Amino acid sequence: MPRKASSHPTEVELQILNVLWEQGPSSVSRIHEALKASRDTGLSTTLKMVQVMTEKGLVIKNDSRRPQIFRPAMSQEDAQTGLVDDLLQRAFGGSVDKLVLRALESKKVSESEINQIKKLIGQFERGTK
Amino acid sequence: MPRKASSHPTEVELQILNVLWEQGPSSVSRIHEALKASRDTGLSTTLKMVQVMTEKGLVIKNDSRRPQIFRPAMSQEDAQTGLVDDLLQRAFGGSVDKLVLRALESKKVSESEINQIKKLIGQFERGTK
DNA sequence: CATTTTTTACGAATTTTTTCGTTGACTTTC
DNA sequence: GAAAGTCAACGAAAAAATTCGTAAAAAATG
Repeated sequence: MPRKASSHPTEVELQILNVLWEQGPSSVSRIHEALKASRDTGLSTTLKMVQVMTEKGLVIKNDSRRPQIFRPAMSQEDAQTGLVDDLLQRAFGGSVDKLVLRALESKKVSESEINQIKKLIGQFERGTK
Repeated sequence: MPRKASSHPTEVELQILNVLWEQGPSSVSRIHEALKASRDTGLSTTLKMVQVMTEKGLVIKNDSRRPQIFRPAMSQEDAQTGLVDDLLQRAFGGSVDKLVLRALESKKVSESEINQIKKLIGQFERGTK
């Protein structure tokens, strides 16, 4: 029996997308170079992942030149929003404040981050009022 | 080649944990009842999932009475913190404020939630200063 | 242009996740 | 206690995720 099609990138897929968001459209070997820091897999594994992601529509292939160049099909912002939204529904019953609470707990949050968050809150108060 | 052991509950596992957190320790059939709203799978599937989760140590079985009763092995708080921390690393490079930004964007946030978050921020400012 | 290197395609193998059917054990009910 | 129903264990199966080897195709090098 089939699982429901997962609408989100998997772990490895997200790693590859992160590389593409950071360093821009890249060939497989350049992706592999960037990935070698965090994973110990061969080039053909990276290639296969990129091919799978192309089939899924997560990345887009430019075949006009010879080292084929791949770029993300979605922006980092959209992907992040989707992932947060998903987690919000799956684990927090949609409660944003619970999620923010756990986020603040989970890590040492710097003072500048606190200030940034306060600024965001201020913007949202004005925006939604 | 093996995937790295995922330290987090899968989608279905999280659904089952949510049931147990909400309605307390339950038999398989009671879990299945609660699950039927959101999924269309048979009782034996639910049973199998719970058995797998028992093997993984995600739930704990009480075998002393006959409808066996299962309870979560970890608190909802710890699971939520782990999931947020994981997402933070995987998709946000550890940047809490980016995550909060996306969380605020992703949903209509109620005024009471905004106030709750402001209170949290205040507590964190005093706590970490 | 022959050789070497890089790039790409293809298919297969492995693990995990998810699903279910069958069978036997245990409870409840009459 | 026997029939009927519920519960549990088991193994099998399919789909998805991840990995790699091999070998063909293309590009670069001398």
